[in-house]
Amino acid sequence: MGRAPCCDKANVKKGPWSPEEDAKLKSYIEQHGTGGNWIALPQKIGLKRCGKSCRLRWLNYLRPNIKHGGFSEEEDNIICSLYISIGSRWSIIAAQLPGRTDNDIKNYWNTRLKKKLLGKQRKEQQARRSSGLKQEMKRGNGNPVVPADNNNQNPYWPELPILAPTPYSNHEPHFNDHSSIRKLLIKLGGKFSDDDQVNHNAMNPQFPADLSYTQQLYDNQSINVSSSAPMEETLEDTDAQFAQTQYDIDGAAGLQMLQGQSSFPAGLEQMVSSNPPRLDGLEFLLGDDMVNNRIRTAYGTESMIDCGEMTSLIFPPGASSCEGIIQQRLLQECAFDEPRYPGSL
DNA sequence: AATCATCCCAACCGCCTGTGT
DNA sequence: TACACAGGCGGTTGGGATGAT
Repeated sequence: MGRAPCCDKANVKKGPWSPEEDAKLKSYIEQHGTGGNWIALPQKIGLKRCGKSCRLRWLNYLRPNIKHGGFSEEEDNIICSLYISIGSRWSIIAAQLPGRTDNDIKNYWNTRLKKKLLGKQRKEQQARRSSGLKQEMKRGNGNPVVPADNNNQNPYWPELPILAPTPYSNHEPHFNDHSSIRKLLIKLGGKFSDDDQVNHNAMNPQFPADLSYTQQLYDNQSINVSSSAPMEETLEDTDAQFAQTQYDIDGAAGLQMLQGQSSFPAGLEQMVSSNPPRLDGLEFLLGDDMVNNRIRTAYGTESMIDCGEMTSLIFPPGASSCEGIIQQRLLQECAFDEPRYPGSL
């Protein structure tokens, strides 16, 4: 038995909304509100629409103060940095951009921002490649350098760093006690309540939107990287507890450091404190291995990557900003879709 | 002018989560 | 505790708009 439909599909109109439908919905909600029940709403006002469709229409189009198009550079930066931090959680990203809807941002990312970053990077790569070839020709053999290994999965951008996690070293984790975590949070401008819960509200909201801050932070701190897989599978209870604390801190710090001038709304803070930042969907940024596998120490326990390793994973050589990372990841993601390098045939 | 390709965005779909019973 | 239901979300798609040939 399948799931019950949310409405009678046969008696429901689909497709673009007419101005009359818009007017009906808008005037009703402005006068009466949604009544807390979207499913019942279309019947009340005589619309042959699914409740979900009404909700979407209101949220994405009819709601007051909605902005469409014309994303600013600053908004681009915020989207990029939040995408790095939390992935494709468009509703959360949208909450940071007043007047923007999750749908708008999602579309903007998929259709423009991604390509914009990709285009920039390709130009740079092309410039570097052609200058490299010229130099090679000058040196005398007259033959351009062609990757010898046709199985190379990334023949186009040989300079791209491998972002998959390197085998973990025997470094001691930097944050092996709560005081270390406190130090990090204090450094970040955080405060603690008595029960060691991070008080996100008290954290300094003045971090610059400047993306380089992200790198600064990674350069200075250890970061715990793990997937969203259940902790209990691999950890002792105490370890799991501690790891959860790290999750909370990383999530809060990660988001906090990426925000602009205003504080995150309470809902976001709650999300951060109760959910670790998921890496799902960030494969193209962090590498499949990083997302799909736990990073473990030689002892088989989940561990942290120290600042040097993390920096090299998150900010590989040549990636000077989050934009750089995204560009590089996008390029790797697209490498298989591209026609093969002519010389490698 | 006609055709084809690509871009863009509104809307849909189905899954997940939270809440009430 | 289990279930049903509505809301919310992210991924995907359909089709109009625009540009290229």
